[in-house]
Amino acid sequence: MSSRRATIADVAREAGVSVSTASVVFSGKTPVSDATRSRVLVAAATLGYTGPDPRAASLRRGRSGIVGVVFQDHLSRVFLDPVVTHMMDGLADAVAPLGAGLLLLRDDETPEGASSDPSLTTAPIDAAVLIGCSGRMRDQLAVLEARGIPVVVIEGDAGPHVPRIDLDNHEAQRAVAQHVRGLGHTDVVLLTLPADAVRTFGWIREDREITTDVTRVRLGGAREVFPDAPAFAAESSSIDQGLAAGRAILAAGRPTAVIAQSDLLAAGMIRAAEEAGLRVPEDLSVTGFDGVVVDGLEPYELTTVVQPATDKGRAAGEAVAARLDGRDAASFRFTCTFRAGNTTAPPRL
Amino acid sequence: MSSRRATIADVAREAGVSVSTASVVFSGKTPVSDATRSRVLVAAATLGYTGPDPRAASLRRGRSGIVGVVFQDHLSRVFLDPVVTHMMDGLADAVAPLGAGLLLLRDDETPEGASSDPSLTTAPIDAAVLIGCSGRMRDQLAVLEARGIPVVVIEGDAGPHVPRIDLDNHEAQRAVAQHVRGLGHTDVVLLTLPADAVRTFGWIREDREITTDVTRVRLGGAREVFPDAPAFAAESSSIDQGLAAGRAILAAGRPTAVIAQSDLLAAGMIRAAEEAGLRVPEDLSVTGFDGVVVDGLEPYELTTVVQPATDKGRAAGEAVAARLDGRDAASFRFTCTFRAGNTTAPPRL
DNA sequence: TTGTAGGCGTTATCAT
DNA sequence: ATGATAACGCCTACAA
Repeated sequence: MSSRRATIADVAREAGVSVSTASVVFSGKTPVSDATRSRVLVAAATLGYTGPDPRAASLRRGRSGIVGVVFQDHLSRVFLDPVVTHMMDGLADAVAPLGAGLLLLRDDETPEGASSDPSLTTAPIDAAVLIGCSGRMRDQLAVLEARGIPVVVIEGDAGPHVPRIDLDNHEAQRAVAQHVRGLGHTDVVLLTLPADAVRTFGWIREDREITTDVTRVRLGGAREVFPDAPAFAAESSSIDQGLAAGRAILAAGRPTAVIAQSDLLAAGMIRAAEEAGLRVPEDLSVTGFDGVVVDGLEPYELTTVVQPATDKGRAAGEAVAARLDGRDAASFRFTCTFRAGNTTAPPRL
Repeated sequence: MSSRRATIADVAREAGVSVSTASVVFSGKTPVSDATRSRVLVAAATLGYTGPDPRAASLRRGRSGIVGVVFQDHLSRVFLDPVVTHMMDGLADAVAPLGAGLLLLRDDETPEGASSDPSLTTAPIDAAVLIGCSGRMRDQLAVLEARGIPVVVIEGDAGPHVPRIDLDNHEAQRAVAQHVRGLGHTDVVLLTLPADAVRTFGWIREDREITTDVTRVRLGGAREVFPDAPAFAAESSSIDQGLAAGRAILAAGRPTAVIAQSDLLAAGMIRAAEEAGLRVPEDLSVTGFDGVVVDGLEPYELTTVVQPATDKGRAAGEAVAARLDGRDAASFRFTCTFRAGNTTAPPRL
């Protein structure tokens, strides 16, 4: 019972071998005779040595085995979105073979520039995945680049040289809109994700700039089909927000279809319609986006486009793996799949 | 443009000061004259030095600034539960002042014993928070203890010496049951969380052992008031599961009240009741557990007990902080608060 | 306030 | 198959 933890040197001494041999027993980098191996293992057991200290190993190797995941928002809000959840799962899968764990980093930079401690600048990460998009992302990229840390961006405004995982948001949303128009709808309202960092709830005026990439791009896709459709922005992607927005939309008029930018919003919209005595899809068609399982939406099955959320995460993980391998990772653009449900139908005459 | 990254020694040389001075400029541990400081900073800038290498720093300090969070389940499933989400938020808050980040660790140990790489045994963590409860948790505890890593357990079966964050599940559930009985109900069904690792969906037979702690304890609380109430186990805590279970329950009989072990299950139960033409609370009273915001449940407001999920996470974080500080952390037991909603009423005569 | 020196625990290289 | 040795980059007594 020494006060100090045993080190590999202690183990080597106890086993009567050299440190390098002991080290090799644990890393398996070089063949070792069975006899010596077991001697070392026994020595380790007696000394209560549980393996190399990861800190020392990572200094020596120049690798920590940790991948940072940087969010632009509070963790609680971020994980409420099933798309994010699935992405994380894919990401975790893809980095697992690397022997890497995921370090959650939220962007807490105080406005003053005095960053709080656990930040991008000091975390022992081998690579980083930036998720979402905000003004600060450029700064974050700069910091990471200066540190020489490989970065992959998921659906965000990366610079050149930075591999990004993207989605065909424009095309997918246009496809949905075309489906709706194909059914005969002309009186359509667009229900969008937050339009900017302020997250203003309400009708989007034409002079208002939409700074959130996803929102702007999906809106563009829908407007290609319905150039004049009014758009209403929610504060976040949730059923309750969809419900609130839905009430406001129905209070202002009676469109025959609502194209929502997320499944959760669409679910809320449906509920608002029911509340107003409208039947879906007979009186109102509603479409979603994402293709996530909306808990509690039964018996409806949303007409939506399915985005490969898990695959997006996995692709990001693979891109990270590639960059850590010295290869350079290509950007990748995923494609959504249209899925017809029972929430759209021709408008009533 | 040297091929090697600049180190603090390079910066010191460039600035014409000693390494220790340069080091101090970055750590701020000791006062430095303004003149020297700026010389060092300038030197760092010219050399593209962005601060001490975290790996080296952590070896030297014996700290990595990382707290591991160990889940018993797939990440995607885990984060679907709002309670977990909030806990994570509290946890993140509480460890932030430590300058620590959160490393996601899922328990991936292959059954064969050949653990996959990114594991508890090799992660450079200063402390760990174990969440939930499973058989493997004991092993995990053993590993971490052997490594000398402080552990805090949230709602799980920890050994002695391990601080745990707990909830008064028994008392809280009993309080709910008493409320229900106070309204006059006698024909009650209990709708529970999964009863064991197999997650069997269906009526819980009396000879079946309930291995999941939370489920067993809450059930015990309810049974103290309704000793003979039948119990039906869901596969997971979700609205859809509540709906499915609710259908099964109503197909088997017409209780006047259902006591659910989570708000999500309760929400599904309500939906099942509506579907069956029952009004809540007139024809059927329903109670929940957790006090989370159930997206899309409007206009209902669940009668439930509110658990301080965020506080639980925060407490765990503070316990971690304490143990890293050398103090020892006390276990803590949180109390739920009863909250009357509009989903319970006296039974109809 | 600034400098000197030693070591944190490992692993990679090279020789044996 | 095994061993000696030199980094990895930093921090912190301690001394000046």
